[in-house]
This record gives sequence, C-alpha cells and structure tokens, in this order.
Amino acid sequence: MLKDLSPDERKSMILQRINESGRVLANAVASEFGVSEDSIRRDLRELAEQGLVQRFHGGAARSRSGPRSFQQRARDETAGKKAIAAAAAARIPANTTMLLDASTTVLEFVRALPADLQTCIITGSPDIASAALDHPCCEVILLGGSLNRLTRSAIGQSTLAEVQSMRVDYCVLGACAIDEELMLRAENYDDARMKLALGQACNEIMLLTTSEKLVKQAPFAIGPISLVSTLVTDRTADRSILERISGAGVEVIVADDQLA
Amino acid sequence: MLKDLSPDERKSMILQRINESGRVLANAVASEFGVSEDSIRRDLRELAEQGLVQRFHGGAARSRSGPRSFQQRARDETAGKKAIAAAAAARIPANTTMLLDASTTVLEFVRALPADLQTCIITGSPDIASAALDHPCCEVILLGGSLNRLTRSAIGQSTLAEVQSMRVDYCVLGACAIDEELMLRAENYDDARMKLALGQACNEIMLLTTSEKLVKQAPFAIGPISLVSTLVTDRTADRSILERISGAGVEVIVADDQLA
DNA sequence: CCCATTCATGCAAATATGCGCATAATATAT
DNA sequence: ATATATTATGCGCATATTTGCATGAATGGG
Repeated sequence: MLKDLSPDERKSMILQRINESGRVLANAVASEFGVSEDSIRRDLRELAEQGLVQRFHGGAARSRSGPRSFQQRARDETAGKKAIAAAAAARIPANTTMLLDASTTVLEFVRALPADLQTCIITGSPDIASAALDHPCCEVILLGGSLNRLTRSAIGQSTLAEVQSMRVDYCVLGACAIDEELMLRAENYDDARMKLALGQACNEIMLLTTSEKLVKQAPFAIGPISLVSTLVTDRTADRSILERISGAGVEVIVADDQLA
Repeated sequence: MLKDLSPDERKSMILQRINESGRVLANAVASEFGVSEDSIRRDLRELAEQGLVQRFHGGAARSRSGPRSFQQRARDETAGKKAIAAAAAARIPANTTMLLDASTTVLEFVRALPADLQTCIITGSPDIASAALDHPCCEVILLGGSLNRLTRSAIGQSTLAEVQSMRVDYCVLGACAIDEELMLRAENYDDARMKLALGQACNEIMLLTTSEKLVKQAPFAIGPISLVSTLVTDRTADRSILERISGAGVEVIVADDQLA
C-alpha cells in the first residue's frame, strides 16, 4: 500500500495507471492508496471533468485513444460553432472558389455546406479536405507542403508561395483573435503569415470566430479587421465590440444557435 | 470469453464489431462477453436509438442510413487489413522517409505504426495525412494538387511531377490488383500513373494487398510485380500464386490475422 | 397453423454514486 | 508561533445504475 501522497500526486498516479493499463477499478485503487473510495471517486470525477479519463460504473478508463484525435476534438463545443458554420455556409453562392483556413470552425463550415452546392475548395488542411470530399459536388484542391502539428495544415514557405500566386472569390478564415485595437492576430508566426496570404489571394474575406476570441491578445499580427468583408460570430458576443467592428466597415453576422 | 467490461466499453466493442463485420447475433455476443442476452439486447436497443446500428430479430447490423463518411468506411472489414498493416508497420526502421499511396489498407498501416517510431511520411491523401498527424513522432508532408474523388488523393499532373522529383527510402502501395501474368494493375488511369511514379521515387516498394486482390483484372497496367521488394498479404491468399510471386524475386509476407 | 426463439416490460438485488456534514490536515495570514 | 482560512477526507444515507429473471407478446420458420 502506497502512503501519504498529496491529492495531486495521487491524481497523477491514478491517471498514469489508467493510461498504462487502460482502466482502473475504484475500490482497487482505494485500497491501494489507503484512502476511501469517496476520495478516489472525487479524483476520478475531476479527471473526467478535464476530459483526461472516461468514467464508468465502478472505475474509469482511458479516454478514447489517449490524447483525443483531432477528429474527436473537432466535435467539442459544436453548438456555437455549428451555428456560425451554418450561417456562413448559407451565404456562399454556387460555383464559388474558396480558400479555406485550417480551424475546427471552418471544418464545421464545410460540413454545413448544402449538399447540392457546386464549389471548389482549396485548403492546406487534410481534415478539411477530407470533409470536403464527403460532399458530393465539391472539387477539392490540396495545398502541398510540410504539415504543422499545431494547426494541422500546410503553412510552410512553399505553401505560402503557392497561395500567393492564386486569386479566388472567397477566403474563409477561422481561429483569429481580435485585440482591443481591432487587429487580427494569430498564435503562430507561420499561421499568421498564411492567413494573411490567404486573405490577399481573394476578393472577399469571411471570418468565422467564436465570441471568446473576440477580444483576445495573441502574439502575431495579421492585419486590421477592415481587411475582412464579413464577420460571423455567435450571439454571446459583446455588443459594443461588434459595433466597433461594424464601424470599421465589416459586415457583422450574429448566428443564432437556437436555430441550429 | 472477454471479462468484466464496463457497460460503455462493452457497447463500444459491440459497435466496433458490427461496423467491422457487418452484423452480430445477440446470443453469440452474450456468451462472448459473459453476460445475459438481456444486457446485450439493452445495449443494442440503446445503440439503435442513437441510430448507430439497425436491429433485426436475433441481433443487429450496421446502420445503412445516410452516406457513411470515408473515415467510417475505412473501418470496415478491418480484421485482415489490420493484420497486414501491423505486419508491414513492424518492418519499418526508425528515421525512414516514406511515400504513401492512398488506400484504406495503407491508412491502417499508418495507424499501426509504433507510437515512438520517428518517421517522415509523404502522401497525397488527406485521410492518411490526418491519421499520421495523430502520431506523435511523424513529420508529415502533403502532396498538393487536385483531389480525385475515387482515390481521395492528389493524383494530377502537377502532383506527379512533384513525386518524380523525389527520392526516398520506402514507398508503401495499396489497392493494386495483380493479374495472371503477375502484372500490377489499377482501376484508374491517373492512379496507375501515380503508383508508378511513387514506386520509381523510392528504393524499396512495399505492397499491401488483401488476398481478394491477388488474382484480379484491372484496366491500367503499372508494371511487373518484380518492381516490388516486399508483398504483405493475409493468410487466405492462394499458396500457388504466392509462390509464383516469390519466384519473381519478391519477398512475400503472410500476416496472421489471429495475432492481430 | 404451430412451435421455438426472441423481444419488451416490470421487478428485485447488488452495487456504485452523489451530497451533506463533521472532522482532520494543510496552507495562509497576523 | 498562533490563529484563521482553506482544503481534503471519511461516513451515513438517499438515489441511480446495472444486472438477471419472470412473464406475456411478438416474430419467423417449418
């Protein structure tokens, strides 16, 4: 029997055990650490709230395939994202060519495109390309290059050059932060460069962003919000910031997640 | 008999079985998991309520509703594919650069790569690229170009040119038919061109193919089987054809799906 | 048309869980 | 160092979940 560990140490040991052997039983762990099952249950509850394990009656198991795959994470918090995606998808006319940024909101956007809409999608994200291929009428063009693990998309120098040689109708950006001075920002240098290149290669930029990104700082500037033609966000967004953005000449669309 | 699984684990295992083999019988599953048929029926009822399976008298089958996405289809009939994939993955040394063809067997191959294996994967398939990104130590390079709906990968002229400028260690091909004269063949002209280019860009070709493809006709020739260094297939393959292939100087590996 | 399975529902037993609360342990402030 | 605030723990009890069995209805084959 192991003894006198701090709650956090105990929790991380439990997590380690779950990740190693796949699953643990609450009563076994309780007797092993010399604490009551209640404490173990509390630990498991907290681990489950952080999405690190999956509870079941009697214990807990490794949450689906350790660190959840992107496809699974992409299904998180879809209420707001789906509403934004649906509102944006409804505004795309037929026979449009679009450059798509890599983000989970844009992924939802592709899934929300009407099945009979004829479009051409250009993207450096394999996840988005795969989703686009599931649509019957999409032509899909993949941007090549080395994939970045954070954005899960091609954002290197060669990809950038490829994008810079293009000129298309629409560009759909996601995952941008907007700071106090209404400047678009990104978490990653290459990502910022790529988003800027995507924006410059098109006539109209549509920006999809959940409200939590609306006033947020991020290291790398992309450009002023006025680059964007249309901003689509959800209804929990702060009214005053939306008015300032609207004042900068941006069409602002608030998606209603009730209708989703 | 599998033992003492939590209800949720049991349900997801049942769902997996249904998706892989198409259908299950309630009584068989019950005895396999060591629980009463009532519990299995309850599981099937819940899976059916979520639309994940379709029940029939005595068991349940894969739900045919809606067009299943590629990711889902890729999980069909995985018994043989998983075995082939595992056998092939075990033969890849560390720090290898590989060109990967687009096929569901190759997708399983990527999933079967050991988590700690350092590799560089080059592919024109977004599905395979996405799976490779879920591995911690893979560098992934995407081949750009227009995507073909049948192969779900980039196989156009520009992609071809890009591949022809490469020279790497391994190339992993899938979904080739082999005809009576031991000629590799493909269903699609561009696909055949691409497979040939992939093969010419590497030092060793590994071909993964389920036994049903072993003596089969297809319109477009790729080249003689002797191009291939290693063929991995499953144990239902016909012995005589394997001996002929082996006689052509190809290392033949028969994966045992029992061990999978 | 009959019969053997299979299915849904209700029920009871075993077990697991959540919550409140008192107490113990730890951290923080004075 | 002492007092106080914060947190962690264990126990009891009401509740929830899971499971297997019994009963009657439904299904499908011969």
